[in-house]
Amino acid sequence: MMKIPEATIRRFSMYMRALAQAKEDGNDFVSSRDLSKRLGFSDAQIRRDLNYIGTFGRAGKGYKIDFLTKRLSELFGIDKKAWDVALVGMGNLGGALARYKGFGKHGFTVAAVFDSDEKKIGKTIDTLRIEDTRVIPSVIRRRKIPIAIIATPASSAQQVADELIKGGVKTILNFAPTRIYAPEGVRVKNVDLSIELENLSFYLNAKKK
Amino acid sequence: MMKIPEATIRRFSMYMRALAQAKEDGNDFVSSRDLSKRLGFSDAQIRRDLNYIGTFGRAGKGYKIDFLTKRLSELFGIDKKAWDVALVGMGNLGGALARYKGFGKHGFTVAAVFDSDEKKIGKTIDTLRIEDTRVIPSVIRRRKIPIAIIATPASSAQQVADELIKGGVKTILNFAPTRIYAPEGVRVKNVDLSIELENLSFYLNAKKK
DNA sequence: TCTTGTGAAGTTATTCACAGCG
DNA sequence: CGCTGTGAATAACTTCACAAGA
Repeated sequence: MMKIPEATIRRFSMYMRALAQAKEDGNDFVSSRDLSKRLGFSDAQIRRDLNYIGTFGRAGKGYKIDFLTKRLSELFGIDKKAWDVALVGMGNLGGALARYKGFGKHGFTVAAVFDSDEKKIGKTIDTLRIEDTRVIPSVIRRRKIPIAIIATPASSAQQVADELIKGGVKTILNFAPTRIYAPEGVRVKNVDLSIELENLSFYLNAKKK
Repeated sequence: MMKIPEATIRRFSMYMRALAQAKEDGNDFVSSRDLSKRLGFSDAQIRRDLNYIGTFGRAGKGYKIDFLTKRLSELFGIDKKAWDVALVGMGNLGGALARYKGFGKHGFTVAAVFDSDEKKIGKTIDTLRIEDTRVIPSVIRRRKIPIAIIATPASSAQQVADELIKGGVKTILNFAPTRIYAPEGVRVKNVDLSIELENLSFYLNAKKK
């Protein structure tokens, strides 16, 4: 199979959402045109994207929703079991993420939560015991958790990341407002909430001129 | 001035972070090479990006941090006053965002918060009174708030967006796990937390094969 | 000598446009 | 006829590589 472009991969998760929606609307098939309306990018692009993972559209009809959904789930590895996720930092944001129901719906289970604050350690959050950040490497290793979310202050994010990586984590979603350095083979995705806002304000400001 | 590519704009906020960092490290000038190390993209790219907003690097020396920072702040419209932001949905995530200190640091003020739950309306969150979602259009209009963050359940996100737009909001940062439709002239940026995770899991899964 | 600014080349992503299938 | 799959064209973005400034 041909290598799938990064840009396409970023869109795949959105396809899953749109497919679920189309299904709910009572359809068995969707055309690229239909998906285009739901997603906001061109039908040509959708056809090209979907072609990277096989050719199973039906001319004149579109794509079979069930089949396509299954194919995408396989690709993300969420067809068989949910991915375990570790969550570090039980402040405002961390707590919100721990309770966030969306993860479960999309193939992820928050399997362990950590904080360094003695007052929080041992408490539970939605039946999950908050563990000491000092045991991160051993817990991650023992339970083979491949994904972690960092929601600590910027000051401890790198240190936490190092511990996670020591335990064997392969991917990190970082909400701390700082860049994290990781060795080759560990993928880090940074989500900085104020950066998103700044981006928007650029366009807002440009318009005023 | 030449049109600035979208990709460049996405990087500008990161430049501001890196500049602040470089300044803290005690520098007055930074080279594209230095920024490159801090940010993880190439020095050539950095020079090209910065050229879109003027040519004020000094050969042999680099860019004057203060000057460049000022130039970027102007561009984002955060040099004079902070942007007012409205926040709708005071659930887990909304609450966390309302308390999030990062916004203030980067030129944004949470100026109004809304929820539709009677039990929450009238309560305060960090000195801010939670208002009824029914008054969204009037509050937005009266206080001329240009930016909104939606942190409601998916089911009410579109309706909330419509009210915000009715009030005159020009940009929306949407955390509800659903796509929002907005008329021409209103910019929506969707941040779907489980989409970010899914993306990561794609690479994780690919590696196993 | 160090580092910018920038043409030119290279790469990646998107759209066009249409033959061909059901 | 509607819609896919895909070459070919176009556009967007990134890197190369080097002349010239301090």
